[in-house]
Amino acid sequence: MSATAAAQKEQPATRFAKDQLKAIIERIERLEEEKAALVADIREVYAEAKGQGFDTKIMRQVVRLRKLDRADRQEQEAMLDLYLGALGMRH
Amino acid sequence: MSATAAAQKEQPATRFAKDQLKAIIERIERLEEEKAALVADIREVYAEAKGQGFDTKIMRQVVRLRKLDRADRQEQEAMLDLYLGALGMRH
Amino acid sequence: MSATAAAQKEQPATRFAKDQLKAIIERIERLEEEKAALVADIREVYAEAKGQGFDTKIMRQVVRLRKLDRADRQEQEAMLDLYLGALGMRH
Amino acid sequence: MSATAAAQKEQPATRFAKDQLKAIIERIERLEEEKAALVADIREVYAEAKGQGFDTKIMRQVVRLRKLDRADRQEQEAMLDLYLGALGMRH
DNA sequence: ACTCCAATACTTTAGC
DNA sequence: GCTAAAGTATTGGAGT
Repeated sequence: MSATAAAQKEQPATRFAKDQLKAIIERIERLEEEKAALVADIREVYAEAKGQGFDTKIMRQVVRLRKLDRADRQEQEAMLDLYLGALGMRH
Repeated sequence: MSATAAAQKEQPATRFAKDQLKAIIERIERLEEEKAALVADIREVYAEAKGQGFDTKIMRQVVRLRKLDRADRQEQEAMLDLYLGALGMRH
Repeated sequence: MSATAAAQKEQPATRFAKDQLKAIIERIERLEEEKAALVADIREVYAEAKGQGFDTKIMRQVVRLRKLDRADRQEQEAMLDLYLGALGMRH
Repeated sequence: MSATAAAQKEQPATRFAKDQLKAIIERIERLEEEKAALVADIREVYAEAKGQGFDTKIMRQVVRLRKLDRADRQEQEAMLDLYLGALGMRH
């Protein structure tokens, strides 16, 4: 069998993998699209707020800070878990 | 009126702005949450694919290239429209 | 003048740039070396501590958390600056 | 002895461990600081080079490649030593 | 020792 | 055009 023919008539396993890959890629692209839409929404909200006289720079900082606080709280919990675990305790 | 009293009994306009700002910030945070969920979903899809033997690095490149292609195509269409428009034609 | 000769006897400006680039690259490499040495030192300190019965996982978490706290404090200050700036005040 | 008193008057061994841990953590943090300073230095060198018209992206590639070369050379030397050692020779 | 996961550093893109 | 945020890739650490 020639190389060209081989390329035309792939192994079932390879074909399956190809289809599977295609499906996965398309699924990712759909998710990326949804994400892009959300990013656009967020941008729009900021723009509207700016139009109403709010300072977007400060707003972004506030959002960032509140997010950081949440992360910090989670870290503290993780720390507690770690300590309790080290002491042989579970909660 | 003392400064303290002023702080306790704000101007209606200020109060309104404050509530409005709060609403906007919370709306942004909700959108950010949804976005974070999507990012997590995408990461999970990649992780699954990796578990099935696919190379995620290459997959990411594929996704990026296809995105570029779409952008190019859109640009070309926009260019075509521009030219057709300049010639008084529509399609 | 042949191309080969030109390559051997470059323009002063080009030569200068080349020497300068060499110096910069070497400087970066020295800094990178120092950095690698520090990373090795840190790893060694953790290893020693482990040998004395300390839990490195917890230690790393502690270091991370303290770093996060510092970052948080800086963010708060930045926030304050931003607010004061927005109110036309400086400190 | 109540639990509270126990907490106030710890075992010598525990106290010692605590002080020791504190010392280790602080030592690590100092090393991390130095490391962060070096990272900042490196970034600054790149920034300066960029200001003088050098392409930082290419510079980074150069640094990376040279690092790889050094690693390769070390590997080859190690291999040579191994072979020579197997033949009962030293160099 | 080797694989998996986490973190850091680099790159690119978006906002101002 | 520059600064800052997001995404991506590489490195280092933990667990088996």
